[in-house]
Amino acid sequence: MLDRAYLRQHFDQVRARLVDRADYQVLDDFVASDSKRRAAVTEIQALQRKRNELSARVANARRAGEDALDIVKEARQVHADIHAREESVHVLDEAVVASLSRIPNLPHETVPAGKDESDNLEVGRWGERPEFSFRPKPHWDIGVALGIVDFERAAKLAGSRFAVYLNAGAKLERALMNFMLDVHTGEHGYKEILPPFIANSRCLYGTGQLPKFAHDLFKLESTDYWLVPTAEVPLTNLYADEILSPENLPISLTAFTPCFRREAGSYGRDVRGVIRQHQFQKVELVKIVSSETSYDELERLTADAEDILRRLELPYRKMLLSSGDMGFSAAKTYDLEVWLPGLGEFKEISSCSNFEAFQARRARIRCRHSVGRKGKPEFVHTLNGSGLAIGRTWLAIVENYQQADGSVVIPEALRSYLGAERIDSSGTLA
RNA sequence: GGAGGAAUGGCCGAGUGGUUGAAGGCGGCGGUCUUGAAAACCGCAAGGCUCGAAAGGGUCUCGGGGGUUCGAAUCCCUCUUCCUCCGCCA
Repeated sequence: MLDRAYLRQHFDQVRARLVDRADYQVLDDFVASDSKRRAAVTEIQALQRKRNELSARVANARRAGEDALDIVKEARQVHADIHAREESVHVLDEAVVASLSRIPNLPHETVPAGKDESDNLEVGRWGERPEFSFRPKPHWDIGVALGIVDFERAAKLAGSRFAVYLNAGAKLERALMNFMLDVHTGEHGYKEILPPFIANSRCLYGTGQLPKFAHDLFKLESTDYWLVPTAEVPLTNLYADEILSPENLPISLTAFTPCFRREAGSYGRDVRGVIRQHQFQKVELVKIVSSETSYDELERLTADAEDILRRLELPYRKMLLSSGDMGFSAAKTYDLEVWLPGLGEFKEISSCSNFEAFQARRARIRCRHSVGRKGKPEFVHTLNGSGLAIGRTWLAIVENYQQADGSVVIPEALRSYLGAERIDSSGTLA
C-alpha cells in the first residue's frame, strides 16, 4: 500500500511511475473516493466537536444545579446528525482502502522500465554449464526412470500438478531443506522459524496477496484460513501491529514451509515435471530492516540465496526485473535463474525483493527512531527471497548432475546430508 | 466440547458514567552533577485521521464491531484472542 498523503500530493508523478504496472482506473477511483471521504470526515468532526461542547455544558449546568434540558435536546439532535453521517463515512472509508490496496508499489529508480520479462536485465552469471557426451534429459524422464518421483500416483491422490517423491527423491528433498536451513542459520545469521502453514486473511492482506490475488490461493472452506503460498506471509506478519526498537533491526528470518498455489492462470504452462506444482517446498528468507539500509540488505539477501546455488555448483544467472515484470508489492526484484540442461533454459529458482514500506504499511510494522527523527514511529522496510525453492533445486540437481548411465551424482555440499555420492542407475543412494 | 477469568500506551500496571488520552513503575530521550560512566535529581515523550503554507487546531482510539447516554476505558450485546479447570486427543 502506498502512503495516501504522498499519493494525493504527488499524483501525477505516481501515475507516471506506474505506467507499466497499474490499472489507471484504481488511481482515479482513489482520487474520487478520497476527496469525498475527507469532506465527509471534516463535516462529521465538526459535529463531534459541537457534541463535545454541548456535553461539557450539560455537565457544568448540572454541577451548578441548573436545568439542562434545552442543551440535552440540542445535543440529541447533533447525536442523530452524527449517526446519520457515520454510515456514509464507513462506505467511503472502504472505497478508499479498496482502491488503495489495488495500487501496486512504485518501482525503485534503478529498475529498468519495461513491459514484461523481455525487458529484464541480466546483471550477473555464475558457473560453467556442464558438458554432456549425450543429449541431456529432462528431469521427469530421469526421475521417473530412477523411481524417485511419481506423477501418476500423485494424480490419484490430488490430481495434476502434484508429485510424490520416493526413496532417494524424498531424501534428496529433505537433505536440501536441512542444508539450506543450516547454511542460512549457521553462516548468514538468520533465525530459524517454523510457522503455521495456514494464515488468516489479515496476514495475506498484510503481505499484499489479498485482495487482488485471491484466485492464486487455496482457501479452506467455511473458515478464514488460507494455505500459505509462501513463508513470506507468516514470517513478515510475525511483527504485524508492532512498534519495534531500532536495536531490534535488522531482523533476519528463515523458514522451511510447503507453499500452496492455485496456478489458476497458468493452464498449459510447465505442465510436465515438478517445475510448477500446487504444492512445493521452499526455504524462505525474510528481512525486516530500517528504511536507509534496505537496498544494502537486498544485495545481501540476494547474495545469501546465490550462496546456496554456488555451494551446490549449479550455474545460474541473475536478472534485474523490469518494472512490468515485478510482482505487485515489490519496489525492486532480482530473480536468480538456474540453468536446466534437460530443458535447455534458465528457470527462476529464487526471487529476491525489497518491498520498501509497502507491506509494512499494510501490516502496520513500525520502528521507533528516537534520535534526530522527531520520535515518530516510521514504517520499516521488508524484504524477502527464496533461499531456495527446493523443488526447483531438486530438478536442477537431477538435470545438471545426470550421467550417461541414467544415474545422478550428488553435489559435494550435500553428500554429508545424504551419506551418499550418487543416486545409482537403479535409483538407490550409493 | 463444557465452566469460569482476563484483554489499558514500547513494556508492566492503576482506573466502574463527566477536564482520564489515561495515575504509578520500567524502558526511551534531553538536561543537572561527573574527567567519563553509574547513581541521584529535573524535564520531555501515545497512535491514527483531518483542517492549515506554517504555527497550531479539531476529531477518533483503553482487543475488534455494534448499542445505551447529552456524555463511555467504565453499562449492555456480539466477535476474537489469552489464562485456569473438566472432557477429548497427536
